[in-house]
Amino acid sequence: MNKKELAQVLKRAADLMEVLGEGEFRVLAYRRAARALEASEEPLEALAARGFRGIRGIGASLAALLREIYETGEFPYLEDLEGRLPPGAIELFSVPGLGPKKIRLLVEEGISDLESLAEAAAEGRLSALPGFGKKTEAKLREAVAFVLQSARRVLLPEAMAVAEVLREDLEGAGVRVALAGSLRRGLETVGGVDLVAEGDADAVRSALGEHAECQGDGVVEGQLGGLPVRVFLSNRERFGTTLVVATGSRAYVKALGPLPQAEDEAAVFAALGRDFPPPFLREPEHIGLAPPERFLQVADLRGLIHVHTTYSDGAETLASMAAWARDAGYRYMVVTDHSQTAAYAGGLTVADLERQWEEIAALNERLAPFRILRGIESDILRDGSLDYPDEVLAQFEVVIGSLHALLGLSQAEQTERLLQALENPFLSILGHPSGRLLLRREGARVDWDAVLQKAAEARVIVELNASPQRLDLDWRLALRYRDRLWFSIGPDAHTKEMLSFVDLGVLMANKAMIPPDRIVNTWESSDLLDFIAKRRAASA
DNA sequence: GCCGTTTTCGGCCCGACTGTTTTCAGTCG
Repeated sequence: MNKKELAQVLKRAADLMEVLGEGEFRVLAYRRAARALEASEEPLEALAARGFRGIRGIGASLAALLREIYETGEFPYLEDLEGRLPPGAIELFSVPGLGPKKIRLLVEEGISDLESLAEAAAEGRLSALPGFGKKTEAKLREAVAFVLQSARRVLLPEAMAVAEVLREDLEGAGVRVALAGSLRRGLETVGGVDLVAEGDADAVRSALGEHAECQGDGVVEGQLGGLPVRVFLSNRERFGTTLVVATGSRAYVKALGPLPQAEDEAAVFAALGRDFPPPFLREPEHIGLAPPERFLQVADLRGLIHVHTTYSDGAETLASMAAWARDAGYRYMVVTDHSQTAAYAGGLTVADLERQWEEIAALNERLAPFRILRGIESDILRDGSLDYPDEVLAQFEVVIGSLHALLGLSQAEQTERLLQALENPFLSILGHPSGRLLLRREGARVDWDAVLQKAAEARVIVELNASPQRLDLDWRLALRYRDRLWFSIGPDAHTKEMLSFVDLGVLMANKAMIPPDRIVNTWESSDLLDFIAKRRAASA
């Protein structure tokens, strides 16, 4: 457990307490304690070592609670709160536009899960409730439809975790097994886990028995971790063929024509007279495209771009993130905390920036030749401007500009906002361009061709945000602009664990078939700085 | 539940935005 997760647990408890109508200032205290935890610059181990005492916002009882959660990993009170809500009510938190207050009212009205919310919205019953009007009802109707439609899917890493458990079980039972389906292709969200197994149905069934009830012919179906699981049965002689079919995508396999029977995939493609296509290049969008000469590897990345620290809402200190990056073999790291408008995330004032720049200078002496570059993740404001005056912007070595608020603007307004931002000579990278949160919220409505064409002309780098819930820019758009744009892979890391998100970013870059030299992380920091300086000079 | 005194109770919070309101409550990042 890290600080962020521990804080999350407190926030969760606060939300539930509010729905249940527990003392409002106690709720406030939980939230404040969570914020205090996140804002603390000390590592979690140090805080735990002194029993979470002496932190402003965390008193005796919350300190005791935190000790218990930290030591046992359990929080019985939270379970108790969850138990006191009707089943399904917690899911209401996944609907954007619904917070504790509205959820409380809904639950009191007997609207206590997603299905009944969708029903009530469809029947026009919501707008009759106090605090709900026509617009709220219409927004919720759309939002709940999106959530319900997403409910049967999970993010790629979650599905991968489920699949690995299965794979181990099956291999432990002596069954030869391979991952298949959209999971193997590396789609950003996955509706189920598909595997191919060599063996008879009984062997697979008994190996799966612990997790799932299985039935079917030629395919064993079950459930694991809330996900549908399908195991396609094969034998040694046609294992490769089964794997190609089970991996898909359906359109891609269909375009291959009749498949020969073969023991492994390489032999299938060889018999078809084709080069072996990596699974991530088997989407409908890839049909008819020649694969690039070379794929990007994680080891090609020299720079880690887009990390947060305790200066804003990260859970780790600058020194700790930098040490990790250096030890992991990176040559430089671009630290990009939030800008001043993002007050909720502890956005940096100019005074904070000066403090951070001093620390960067000191760390750079100590860590050389490793380098920390002075960066910022600046909010793009409503009018498309960046969040500091030019004389401050000029002092950053790298400026990421991101949309965080006002994602609901009309397509015309949103497009204009982004085009305006791209005019700014200080904008180096357009961060998570759409602002989407997978399975939770659609991104901004934007004329992407207008924006990406302009980014290419203006030499603004476009981020492939590698956070599993963003994966934004979408690889399908990146694929279309792969030879026109420059890209950066950004883990958007708020903890050390999240630095490994770059693996997903590399996967998405490869799905988009981006030539490795168009990924600026593969450059030396001096080349990146030259690129940025040229853009600033050209616009001056 | 926490904090800080006007010191053992009384007030407590980040700011922008939206939609429902007719002066503000709720949500979000």
